[in-house]
Amino acid sequence: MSRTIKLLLAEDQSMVREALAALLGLEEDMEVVVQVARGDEVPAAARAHAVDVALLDIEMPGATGIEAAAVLRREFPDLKVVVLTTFGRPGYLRSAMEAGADAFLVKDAPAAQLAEAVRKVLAGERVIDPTLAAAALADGANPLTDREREVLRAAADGSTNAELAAALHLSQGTVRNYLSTAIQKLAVRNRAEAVRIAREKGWL
Amino acid sequence: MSRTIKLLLAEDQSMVREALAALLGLEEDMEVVVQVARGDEVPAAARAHAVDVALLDIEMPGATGIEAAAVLRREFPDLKVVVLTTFGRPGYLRSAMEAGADAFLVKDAPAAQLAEAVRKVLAGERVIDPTLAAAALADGANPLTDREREVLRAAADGSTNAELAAALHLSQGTVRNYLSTAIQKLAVRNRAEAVRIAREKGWL
DNA sequence: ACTCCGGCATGACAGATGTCATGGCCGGCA
DNA sequence: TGCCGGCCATGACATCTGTCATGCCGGAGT
Repeated sequence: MSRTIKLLLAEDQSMVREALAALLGLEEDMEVVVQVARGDEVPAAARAHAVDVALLDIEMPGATGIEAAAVLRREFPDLKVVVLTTFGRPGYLRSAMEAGADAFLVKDAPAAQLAEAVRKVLAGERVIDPTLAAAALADGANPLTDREREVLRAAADGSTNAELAAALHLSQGTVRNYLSTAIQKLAVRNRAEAVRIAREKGWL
Repeated sequence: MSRTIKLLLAEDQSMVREALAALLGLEEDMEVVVQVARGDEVPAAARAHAVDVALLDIEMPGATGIEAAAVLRREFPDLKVVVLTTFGRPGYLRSAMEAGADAFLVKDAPAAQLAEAVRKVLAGERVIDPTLAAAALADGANPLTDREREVLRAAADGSTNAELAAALHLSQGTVRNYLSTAIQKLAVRNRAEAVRIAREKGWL
């Protein structure tokens, strides 16, 4: 036994993706058998290639790595999923775990942890940054309702209330109410801060 | 002749940095002889190790890769500088060129372009993405004055006029005037949009 | 000497934003 | 059945934000 570990690698930045593949290629017992640059290409890639572990970046076009993880979890219950991200946001960790990820790594962790995490998840372990886990627990769950998140996300680019109302088919007053409640829940004083905090927490 | 090309690699995310080093290590004639994770550690690293080419990420703690490039250019006129970035912002390209960079690469370009760029700059060529160059020319120079940039940057986190005034030792009216002129120069309708556009262009 | 531009400021005004009270509708839950 | 929470809306109010006119100062360029 102990044949080569076959990996799927999903990451939108070519240079980073291929560099990670080169890094993993240095491991004697690992091989990246398929690479994709979009989240929505992950399921098809998993169907086309028998892989043991999927390494998924979060920020990708098409679908996030977390969404892709949820799909893989349903369709391939035995496939291990490692979520990899630039931003150590507590809310991301929480979402990734809820989507069924086996490991959660931030890109500023030492490179050695990547191969290590692959081996651990195959051994049935879960790998998460303890600091981030603590932060996720401390923050609690996302306090925003679907609508509040939707409005806040739409407001993030600097749209005015009138534009938001038109885009979301709501009245201006309703838009303002949602933003007002979001602002209060996040304990800030205006929409710009609300957007910033929600982003930092990974709640947006 | 044609001895090994010695490289300095500056990038704050360990995993990405070491992966890039692995990628470059696959090239027969190249070797990453020193890695740093902060912009302000670049000059010392260049002094301590005789390198032929410096690969600098832009977004780093301590100092940006562009600032580091300017320092290297002054102190080591023969050292070639390749600026590497996640964000293909026209303003970044302009600043990098003004700082004396020899090449400007975005991380979503194919990985092969990295080694290729290293060889080209050593041959005396300049390497820049033509699309990005066109965008930089089309955008023109940063239209914001120092003060406008400063106020806009400070306003980016959602601070109110009163807070900005206090932080920058200005009157509230002056803060509003600067923001107003910035908003007009960027042809947008509020500070949030101004921040977004300035960021996108690399003017912030 | 004159003009332009950037930095700094004030006051006045219109419009955008945030809060609050209030109420209707619906679905889930005790 | 009754209560609660999320969703949607209105109107009134206070405050914040963006614009404009205007003015002063100092440096750079003609």
